[in-house]
Amino acid sequence: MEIPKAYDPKQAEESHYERWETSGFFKPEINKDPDAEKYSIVIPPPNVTGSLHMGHALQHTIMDVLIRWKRMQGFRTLWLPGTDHAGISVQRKVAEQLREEEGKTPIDIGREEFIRRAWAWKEQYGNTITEQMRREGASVDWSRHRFTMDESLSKAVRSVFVTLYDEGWIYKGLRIVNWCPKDKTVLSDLEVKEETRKDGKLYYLKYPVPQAGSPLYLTVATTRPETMLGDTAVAVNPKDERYRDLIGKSIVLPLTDREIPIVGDEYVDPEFGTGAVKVTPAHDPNDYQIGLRHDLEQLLVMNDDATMNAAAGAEFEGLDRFKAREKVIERFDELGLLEKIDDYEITLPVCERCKTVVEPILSDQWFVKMDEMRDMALELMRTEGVPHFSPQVPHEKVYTAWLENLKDWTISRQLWWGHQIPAWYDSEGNVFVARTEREAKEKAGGRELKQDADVLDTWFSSGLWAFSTFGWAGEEAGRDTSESGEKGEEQLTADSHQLSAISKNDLDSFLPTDVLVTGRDIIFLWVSRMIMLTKKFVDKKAFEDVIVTGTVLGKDGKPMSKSRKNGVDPIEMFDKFGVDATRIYLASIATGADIKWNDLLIETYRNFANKIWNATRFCLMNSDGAIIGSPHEGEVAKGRGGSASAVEGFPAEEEPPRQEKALTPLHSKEGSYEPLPDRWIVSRLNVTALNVNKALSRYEFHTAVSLLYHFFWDDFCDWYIELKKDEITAGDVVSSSRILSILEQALRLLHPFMPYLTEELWLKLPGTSNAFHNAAYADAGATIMLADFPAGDPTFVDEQAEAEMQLVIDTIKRVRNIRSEMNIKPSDRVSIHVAAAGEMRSILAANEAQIKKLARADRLVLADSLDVPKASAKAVLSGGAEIAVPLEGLIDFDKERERLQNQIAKLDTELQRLNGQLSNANFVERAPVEKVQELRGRKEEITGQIAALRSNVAALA
RNA sequence: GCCGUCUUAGCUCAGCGGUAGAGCACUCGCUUCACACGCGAUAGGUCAGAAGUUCAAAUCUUCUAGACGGCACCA
Repeated sequence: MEIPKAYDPKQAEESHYERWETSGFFKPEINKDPDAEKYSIVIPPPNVTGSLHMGHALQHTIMDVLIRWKRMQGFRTLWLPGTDHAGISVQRKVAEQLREEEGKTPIDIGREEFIRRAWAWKEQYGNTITEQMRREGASVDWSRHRFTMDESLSKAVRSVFVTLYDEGWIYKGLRIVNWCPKDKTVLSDLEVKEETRKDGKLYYLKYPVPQAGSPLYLTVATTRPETMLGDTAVAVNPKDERYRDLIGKSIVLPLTDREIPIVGDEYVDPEFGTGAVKVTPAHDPNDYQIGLRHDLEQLLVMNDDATMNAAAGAEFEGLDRFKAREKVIERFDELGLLEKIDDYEITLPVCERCKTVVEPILSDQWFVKMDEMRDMALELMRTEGVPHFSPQVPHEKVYTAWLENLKDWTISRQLWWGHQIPAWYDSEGNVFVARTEREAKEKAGGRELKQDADVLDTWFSSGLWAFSTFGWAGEEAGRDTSESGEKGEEQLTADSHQLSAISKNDLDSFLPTDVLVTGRDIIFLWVSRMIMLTKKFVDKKAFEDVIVTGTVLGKDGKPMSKSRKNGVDPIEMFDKFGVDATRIYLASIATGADIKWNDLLIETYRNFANKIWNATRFCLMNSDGAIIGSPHEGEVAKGRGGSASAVEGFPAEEEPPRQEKALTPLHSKEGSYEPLPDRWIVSRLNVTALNVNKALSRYEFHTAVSLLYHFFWDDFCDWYIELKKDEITAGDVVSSSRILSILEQALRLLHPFMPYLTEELWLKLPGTSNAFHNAAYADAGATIMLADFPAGDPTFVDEQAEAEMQLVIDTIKRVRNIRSEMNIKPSDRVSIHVAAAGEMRSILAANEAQIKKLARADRLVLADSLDVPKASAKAVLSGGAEIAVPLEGLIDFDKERERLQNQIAKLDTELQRLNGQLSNANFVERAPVEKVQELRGRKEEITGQIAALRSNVAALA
């Protein structure tokens, strides 16, 4: 078989995905076992405007590893993909396109046309990330792909809205909200970020007090002078003696013709600023509260684009807020009413997406009351510990702390792209909330109605994602909804997915999902809301576990972002190192902690992929006549028990060679007659499989990767292949069968992490077919992704073999060390003398050929005592046996002395520590007996080794 | 202000009560018939600092310093 010398990831990546997908391997229906347990994950929907970033790549890798692992174990697995409609982002992109291409605004073309274009935009550009997910190898069930604006999911949104409204959990009201003047929409608290500006100013404005007997002016401090045009009071603390007498009097508000009251309010901190606060109830949340307490007028002085309106006065009307600020200050200065301007470090609220300074403003919006749902979520955590966060600390604490302080959620958005709010108004402003316009009209007694112009926050529909994706559409499911909105019907159906009978049962089959994998940044925004809404509407947990991934940071240690230009494109990494290398690298850093990006580390795994490729290449070059799963020459392995006979469809007489779930038994436990390397590698493989399964079940992906890396590279390549090389190249079919069996199972263990490479190689192995599959996939085609995931069998963990092998390895390493330190040319053969008796001697004797090969020796002399010339380099094996390599003419006595002294020094350090501990009476009395015994044994051994090395040094003199 | 995380080899990170680990980089030696994306052999750390608990602390507790994250406040 011709196999290229180096692994070319591209070739493998292009060969398998389509076949996997079209063969239905990603669908839960591929599993034919009626009793199979389910395992499900729903993807956090990336937004349709997005493209793959490193955070996605990390999370998708984790999800795919889990899904592929469980699928191979025989679970009925579903990983459900989808995207969300990203209200503001899409709205902005479409508006931009409109402006650039036609010089028009959304208003120019109207709502209906705008929405039509938004759908067109989504069709054209919204698939970027789903295409990239195919490249990633993500084994998602594309037939169940969902979009938050699909018909069924839209029904769910309307249904939930109506129910919450009917039950009094949704209300509409005038509140101070976060307003983005650029996007011209309200934002929830979570969509507002803080930005610190060092160049802020605090302005001190003097307000004249006309009443007799008072000071002439009351000075207030403000960071937003322009809002003074909307002041309707000045507040002071009633306990503040400076101002107490002013309460009840009034000030004349400069630049306006208004006289406004001075009120006393405990909110005011006498220590801050001047101790007097201007009160602008329509433009500040705290002032709003003061306003309510004192029944103040709420005077709105800005338009929705943050320019001043008519109420601000003719002089200011039409000015942008920052221009108005300058002008207000200018005019105060002219009037002699500007006391001073201090430098002031200020934190400004900015729009998360466009960074525009958010304006707090009084506005009529829809809200969800969160208190009851919050209590449900807290109850779930308290009584059932759900969700279980991984890592638990600190996320569980942050999550509950956030819930405890939860405020009501603003859900209306002044956009066109999204789910239009299912509320209708009659000419008198009465509101009718219903699932459809027809229903609303019925409620309104047939009056003419107009639907609320706003849409719902994208996160409102995302909050239903856990169950709306499985076909839940509310009580209205199945009813005709063709008149439900203003969208054209063809648009809805064009993008809708017909829910099959199977997927309607999905809700029962797959909810709660087993795990949610997501980033820290959306625990509140999404995870918590999904938990609450799922509990409320389907009375189920949304998911059992939440894996919170760390953030992948740029090389500068800062989060990747376009503005910092420190981003790393996963696609570039795929091109440069291969998808598999990138995936297993990402899994290796999936500890939950943040991680700084480093290209060099992916190279490690690109090299690893190449190592796997070449190890397989070597095995295949020498595989004539080899049979995987056949431990003994000439004997076709019969499955021992279970799985062979459990598979239907194979005539008994043609039963193919196959393996059982436990790893291939290469020897019987009773008589360890098999060669040591074989017993040893079987033990290593089983230990690795056991630990990999354990690590994955604990979501310790980095541990699993490390175990596999070292098993494959160190145990399998560096030792097993090297030890068996001679037999294999000589055409020994038993040996090549064995090595292929080990390799085949190693590939299966690696498959969840490196799907393309392992599939590519596995299919090249002789005899691999669906015979290796879990019974649940008996009829599926040949693919490693449906082969059994090795569970590992503790009965094949062979401590005896591991200890024996350690002696062989130790011997080889000692000789190699001597060769290297003494500058012996690789081509020169040496003799090895070992003073060993009993079992140790027989172990070395049994592995003579291997020791000689790997230590590049032509003789191995085993005797009761060393009988070698003085010109020999010596060492001590663990266990105390002495070893010597005669080096006539080659030895440098000074160097040899130094080498021995170095070894003595190392051992001596340890000996002293041991002595310290063992001479401590407290330790001997109070530490566990086994521990004390262990140290005593260790001390004995080291003492022996030191003595031997010392006598070697003495012999050199 | 409140809550939390991090500080381990030159770099990026594991380990989280019982002899300090990995990859990369560094040093030395190798065209050894799978792989130079390789093979072999070394070197490199008072685990940020201080105090405490314990027979035993990188690991638990407290404090200090530095880096960072979240929340709240911000006239």
